[in-house]
Amino acid sequence: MKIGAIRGVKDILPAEIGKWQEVEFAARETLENHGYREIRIPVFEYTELFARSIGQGTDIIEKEMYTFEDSKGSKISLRPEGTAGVVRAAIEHHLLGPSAINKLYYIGPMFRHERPQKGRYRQFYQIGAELLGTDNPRVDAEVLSMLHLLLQHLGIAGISLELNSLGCKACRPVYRATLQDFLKAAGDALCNDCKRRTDLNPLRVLDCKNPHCREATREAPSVLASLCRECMDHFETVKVTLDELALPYEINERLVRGLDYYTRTTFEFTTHQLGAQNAVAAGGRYDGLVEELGGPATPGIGFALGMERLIALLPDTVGRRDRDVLYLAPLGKAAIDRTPHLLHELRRRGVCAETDYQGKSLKSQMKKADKMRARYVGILGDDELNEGVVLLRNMENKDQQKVPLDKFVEVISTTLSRDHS
RNA sequence: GUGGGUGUAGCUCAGUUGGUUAGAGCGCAAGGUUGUGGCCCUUGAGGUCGGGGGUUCGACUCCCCUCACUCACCCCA
Repeated sequence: MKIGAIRGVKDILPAEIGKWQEVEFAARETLENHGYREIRIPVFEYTELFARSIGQGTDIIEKEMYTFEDSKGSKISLRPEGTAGVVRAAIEHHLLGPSAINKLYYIGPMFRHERPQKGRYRQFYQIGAELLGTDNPRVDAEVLSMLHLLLQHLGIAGISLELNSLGCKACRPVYRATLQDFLKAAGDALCNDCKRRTDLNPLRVLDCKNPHCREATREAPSVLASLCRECMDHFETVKVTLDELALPYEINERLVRGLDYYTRTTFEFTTHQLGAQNAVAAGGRYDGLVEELGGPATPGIGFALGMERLIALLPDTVGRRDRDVLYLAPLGKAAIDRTPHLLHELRRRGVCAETDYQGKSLKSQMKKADKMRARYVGILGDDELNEGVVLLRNMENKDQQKVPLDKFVEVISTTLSRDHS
């Protein structure tokens, strides 16, 4: 019986790895230009960390985590998202202080046990950033403009930014109660899921796609109208800053994030090109989270970007960088015996050199060289050996010249670097 | 967890009302003069027709079960 990969995970093969590397490179560049530093944290944590940060009532905690017990009986989970771990690490290593601002980013796999579909995998990769230590609304705008810049650098089009504010611990509970009353009055007009949500997580009802629920909640009380003075001012400054940056956005009062820790600003970068999973990057402010996890009261904001989704949107031109390769074609045993040393010297000089030790015909080797898009082929047969040369063939213009064997490495390395410039 | 769609060669797919040796294109390999790639030609390798059971003289084809993939619900990046 053949063993295949686990359901919902996928192998990223060399054919598409260029895009991944390109995305990672662009992300590091953009994030670091904005003052973020990379942090690498474990892919598993105590289950309780996630339960406390993401929220007990959420699907992620209730049914989507890969949880197991280690040999001592501790409950451990593979991380379903990155924020909890980053905050935990920041607290643990005392990165947080009264006036410290931490800008951290991470790149890595997350795990959720969901039914796989387009743009949704059980192991999926996120690029995430967390900004801890300030609740200044201008940094909310900065996070958004940074994300915008990253998408732009990667040549991604057709993405819109949706924006909302969920209020703080002062005004959100008030709104929640008002909304709950409204939903209870709506009663049977709501789908079964939404009836359940009314008690558990009423805000999520606003996000339901069911047309009947949409209709029933058309007149629902507005989040934005119920914000307290401070939250209203905060949101206003975010918007004004975005306007000054000429960043287009749409207010979506139904934009409710799934994780409990979000406060105030929430946002999603969405597209219509991904089927049902339309969020490419999303996040928001979480001013209560650090304290909730046992750290000093510290506001924060962050986002996560789904790499598979982003890569699905990438133009085909991205990530196709070719190396200049030299293919060495030895003919006969004597030449093959010389090959390892020659290749080693070439590579020591930074030349991308390849061969096939199988002793195939020249024709066959030429085909192979052509297939790997070699720029040059070095032919080394008995004739060349006797003469002390390598026959260097330019695969583009078919020029061939004899190069003395002892000069070969030097000639080819300078030739390739010259071609390159 | 719930629905729909699809499983035939490495890839993309044909396969007629069930009928004997299951095909194509691409890819791969070897040739097409002596040591030279792309185009073209020839030949070749490669398939338990997802798996199991059933109906039948006979199943890739019909029925049941199962598994996988996929899309959607749900949820979310």
